[in-house]
Amino acid sequence: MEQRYDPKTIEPRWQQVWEDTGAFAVKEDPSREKYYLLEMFPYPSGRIHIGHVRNYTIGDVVARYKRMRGYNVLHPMGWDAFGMPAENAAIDNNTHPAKWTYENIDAMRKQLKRLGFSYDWSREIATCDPQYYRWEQWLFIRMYENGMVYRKESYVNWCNTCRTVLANEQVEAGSCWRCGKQVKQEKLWGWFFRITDYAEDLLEYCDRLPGWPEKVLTMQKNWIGKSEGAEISFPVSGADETITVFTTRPDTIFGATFMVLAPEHPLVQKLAQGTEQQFAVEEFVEKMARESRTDRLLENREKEGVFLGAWCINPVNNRQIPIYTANFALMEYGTGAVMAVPAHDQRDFEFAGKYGTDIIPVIKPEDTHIEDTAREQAYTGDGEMVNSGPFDGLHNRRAYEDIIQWFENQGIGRRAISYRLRDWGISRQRYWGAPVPVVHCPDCGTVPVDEKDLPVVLPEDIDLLEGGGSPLSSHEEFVNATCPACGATAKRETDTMDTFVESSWYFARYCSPGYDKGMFEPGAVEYWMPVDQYIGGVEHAVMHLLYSRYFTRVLKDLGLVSFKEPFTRLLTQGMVSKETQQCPEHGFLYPEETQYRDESVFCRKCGRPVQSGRVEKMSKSKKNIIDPNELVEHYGADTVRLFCLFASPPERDLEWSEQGVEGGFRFLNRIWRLAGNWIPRMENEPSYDGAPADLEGETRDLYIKAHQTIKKVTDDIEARFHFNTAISAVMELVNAMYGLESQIKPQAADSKTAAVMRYSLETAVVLLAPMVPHITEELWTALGNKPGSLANTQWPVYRKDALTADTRLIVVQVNGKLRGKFETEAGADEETIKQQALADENVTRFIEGKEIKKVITVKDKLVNIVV
RNA sequence: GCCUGGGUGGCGGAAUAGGUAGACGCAAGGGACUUAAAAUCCCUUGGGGCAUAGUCCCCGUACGAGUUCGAUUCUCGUCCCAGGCACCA
Repeated sequence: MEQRYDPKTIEPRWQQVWEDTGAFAVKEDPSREKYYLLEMFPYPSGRIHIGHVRNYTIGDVVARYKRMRGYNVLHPMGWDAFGMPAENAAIDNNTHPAKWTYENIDAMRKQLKRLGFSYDWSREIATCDPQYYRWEQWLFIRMYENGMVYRKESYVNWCNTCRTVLANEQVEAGSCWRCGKQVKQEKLWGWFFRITDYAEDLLEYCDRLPGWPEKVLTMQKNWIGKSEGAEISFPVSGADETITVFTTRPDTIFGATFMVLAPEHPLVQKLAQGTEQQFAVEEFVEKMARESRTDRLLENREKEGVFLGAWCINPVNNRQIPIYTANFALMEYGTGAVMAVPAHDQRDFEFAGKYGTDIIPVIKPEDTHIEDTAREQAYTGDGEMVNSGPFDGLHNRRAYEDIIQWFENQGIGRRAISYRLRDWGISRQRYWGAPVPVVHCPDCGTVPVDEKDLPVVLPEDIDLLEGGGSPLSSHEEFVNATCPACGATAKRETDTMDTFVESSWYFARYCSPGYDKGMFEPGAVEYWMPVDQYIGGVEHAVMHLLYSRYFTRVLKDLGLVSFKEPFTRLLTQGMVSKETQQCPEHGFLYPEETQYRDESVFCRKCGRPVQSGRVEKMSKSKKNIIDPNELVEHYGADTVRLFCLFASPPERDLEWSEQGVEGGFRFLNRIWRLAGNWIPRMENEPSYDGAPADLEGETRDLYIKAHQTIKKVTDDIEARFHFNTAISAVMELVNAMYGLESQIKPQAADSKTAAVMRYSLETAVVLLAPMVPHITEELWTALGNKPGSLANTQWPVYRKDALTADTRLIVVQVNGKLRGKFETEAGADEETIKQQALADENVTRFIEGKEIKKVITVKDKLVNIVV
């Protein structure tokens, strides 16, 4: 064993051993219990950042821990390789997205290997590989055949200058991020997955995922957004049209005094036609179309609308009510039409105030006068029905049911359930994605590609368009096809799929990554799936995780798998964030693009002062990323891993700071030196494994400490993945070993002491093995074990009889304030400790001359005297 | 705006079932060793108070109320921060 701890020589050596022996490659083995541990795979942006390191270190600790517990652990890694950044980078650097992507993958794989993660690299996948997306296309066809996919028109952000669709992220203050021109809402045909068919099931199972964080399930439930109510038809006055609304408050229908349609509602322009409002309506609809979806939905918008010049009839009282279109009505939700009840809905109330429509209260709170209802604001609570014809006098909850019944009898409405969840639009007008495997035939319409012609491969010779528009449509060879049904000349679909599609089933592909007869080999997928523990950023709490749950249901319903939930347990790791730096001229800046001068920061390119922005999650687009390379170079992988784990518990957000990395390195050095000091003395000394009763003094205390540490570390990992406290426990054990060393030098140690020391040192090494695998493997070998065997060594077990000391510290409070403490025998009865507490000198000062009202005692813990 | 979290020393954090607030580490200060530096080791370290310097007292877990013998922990309200909001992944 070297004198000095030198990660630069140790780490590559063990990484080589793991690689050469295929230490983490696994195969299905029905005789062993499996454990599938998965971290969310990265987008190959080029460099891993510290957020990845945190995520993958957490996962690696669990994988290594489970391996030591005897499980057959599947721990794969791959690349979520399609997406916009590759296209943007390709345009900027005049290269090809594929080239850019695969180079990034190579660079990042190298970085991951340097960190010593225990992946089964033989299972690596990249979603841009035709052998991967081939099966995605195959599944698309199966879904198409089963009516799970359809085409429809929907609104998108459109930049007319760049002739392309823009992601919300690419719209900056209503303008295109590249050319700066105003963005418009355009209707576009696209493909949709019927995820709404699964809304109820996805919602129901939110209560059957005990291994998921409550907050994620709550977010998913809210995203699905089930609401129960009724659909009601309102006939339009003087026209052969009806407007159907969805409402959760059918009990307030007598108070409906106007109608609001979403600007995109098909009846808006139709009804305004020929009225004096026609021009105003057209102008308003046009204005709404100019607003990007983000702006319209997200900001605290003033309610705005315009009268259509048309009326409809409230079917319950035949009252004529005006029809408006307004910005707060959304075509995507419900039916795109809202019956407005200003007396009992705050949004409607504000709109009514602004446009002067009637406000009629129909529910009266108890003990109030009807005139006082809905004066200042809408009344949304319960009460007695008024102004509601036959329902007057009933409680509104009761009337709710009666009114729906009445609608159904009259044929004007019915009970209905509405979800906020919308169908999943998967069409992207981009190049770098999996092509939708469909052909448009002038005679047969849309026809799926024949299975034997899969994959529909992305052509490599393309001209990317500035702005990221779809270059496939101008690639003649790709577009021109023959109809699989009739053989006529046809056009190939040029949309590619949302990259969320790839990430919705990759976890199953890892089970048999090279399988070429289907999406996955049935035996393998049934052995490994579902994922036992999934780990990833909390930012994926809704979309990715919900899409994956949906996809797994589709796979099950198509008979491809037997389970419908993909992830048994989920750990959502908090984000690593950092302050952004922004130049007024050049936008976001990397640290190396800035310059320090006179205690301020300036842009290197233009010299303007840089504004420090908000603290945000690390992302390449914000340029606030930390590259772990330098840290690994300086301290080694083990220190970086240790620090990421020690800095905070995994679920917590972490604002990046390097303060403390040094401490991790120092700690590893401390163990290294301790081992160096003692190993010569322990050479022929077996590890102590007897009862603590046969030991005494400091040796006994240390032995107990070692067992306590095993319990603490095991509990911290098992129950809540709190590696930070696990590490501090091992630090305390190491401190205790140093404490003993200061009393007894290695050369002078008797046999029992050396044996206990060996036990403690081995314990510390084994407990740290999942977290810092290189140094521990080295020390394990130095301690006389078979080289490379630590990764598969049994996790230690603690002795129950070595867990507790026999004295307890009792805390004494007077009126809940700490006034004293004393040691007493464990299990001392309450009366004894009470007497002892009352005798305490400091305590007597506080109770002297006062009446003792009550004494609360908690066994082995505390006495509280109330005076 | 809506949904979901979070807020504890100079910093990261600990307190796992309502019972000693600040474990462990970083930073800082002081000391030892050294010709010197690095490394290492030891001590101090939330704020304030004191004729008694203590096993001392007061305040303190974003802010304001409440429940309780006792609240960082439970309840209500307020402020601030972060994530998501459907074409970033």
